[in-house]
Amino acid sequence: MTYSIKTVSQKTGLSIYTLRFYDKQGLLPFVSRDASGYRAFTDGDLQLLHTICCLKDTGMKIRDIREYVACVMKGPRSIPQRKHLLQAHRHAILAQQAALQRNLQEIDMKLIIYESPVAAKIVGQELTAIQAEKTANHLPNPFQEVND
Amino acid sequence: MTYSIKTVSQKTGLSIYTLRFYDKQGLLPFVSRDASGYRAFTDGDLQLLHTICCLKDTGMKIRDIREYVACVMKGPRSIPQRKHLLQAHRHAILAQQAALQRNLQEIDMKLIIYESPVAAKIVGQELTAIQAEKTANHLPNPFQEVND
DNA sequence: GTAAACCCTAGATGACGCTCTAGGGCAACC
DNA sequence: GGTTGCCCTAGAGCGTCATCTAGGGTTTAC
Repeated sequence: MTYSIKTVSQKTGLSIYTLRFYDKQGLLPFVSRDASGYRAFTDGDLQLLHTICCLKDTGMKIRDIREYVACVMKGPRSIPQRKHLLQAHRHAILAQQAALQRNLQEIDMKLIIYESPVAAKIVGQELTAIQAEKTANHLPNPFQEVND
Repeated sequence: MTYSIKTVSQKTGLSIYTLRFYDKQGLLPFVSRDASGYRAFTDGDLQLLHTICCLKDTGMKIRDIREYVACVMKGPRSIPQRKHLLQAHRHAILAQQAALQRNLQEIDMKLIIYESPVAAKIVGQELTAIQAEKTANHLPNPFQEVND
């Protein structure tokens, strides 16, 4: 059983364009062609493609995914290198998660203010303060006049 | 006290180019100019810039950050809209986190295999299986010959 | 045998977020 | 007043990823 590029597109959510682009970028060297030169994806190919999507969706660059895929093509003797690549990427993901968490907390703080009954008062005071800073430094006030 | 673009660059880690680019994109309408036309950042401006970085670093598009900043410029009466924008973005971040976590788990599974003492055996079997799929479908074998 | 619905490649185009260049002004110091 | 080191704008260029176009082959069904 093999799958056409259209079927794979539907199964993965990647567009046909993207699949062909990945192939052109050297991400799919394991996909064979049939007698007409059409790509024929096997189930094993789909699993590998899934791994590629995992890496891509966690921010790995195509260049680095290509390197990982090249390792896979080389067979078991590339395991140390694969391990090294994935461990480095794992650390990158952990850093991403930590940064996301920090930024989320700051955004949540903003939301808490906006949801507070005195939000308008707090925001108004901040606005006044930043405008005061400008005038204290003889700078033009870039804020529109607000009367509320 | 105000800060030059160079100082702000050093304080934030954003390049001078990026700061000017953000200004050009309408992200810094609150930054005043001094008598010479130079940008003069106040402490309040830096706080706002920090919020902008939070949004950018969590994947918000410049277009959407511009919209949020425009709200800030409008004062307290834009609070409902700001709340709406941030809540939508909050959900986007939560989705990102969930996806990241799922993908990390898959990568960790790969790493567990690679760190196992029978890694070579497992990987070799996977390779054999995917090659068998190809030949079963009369497809060329895209894998290099490996003898180890 | 022809129409419809696939598939292919090469290369252009686009979106996005910067980054850099060219040309020029301002401020301070020797 | 010249040099140094900032600052400015407009617009070109770039890296990355993805999408689309043009031109053409294949397969299936009528």
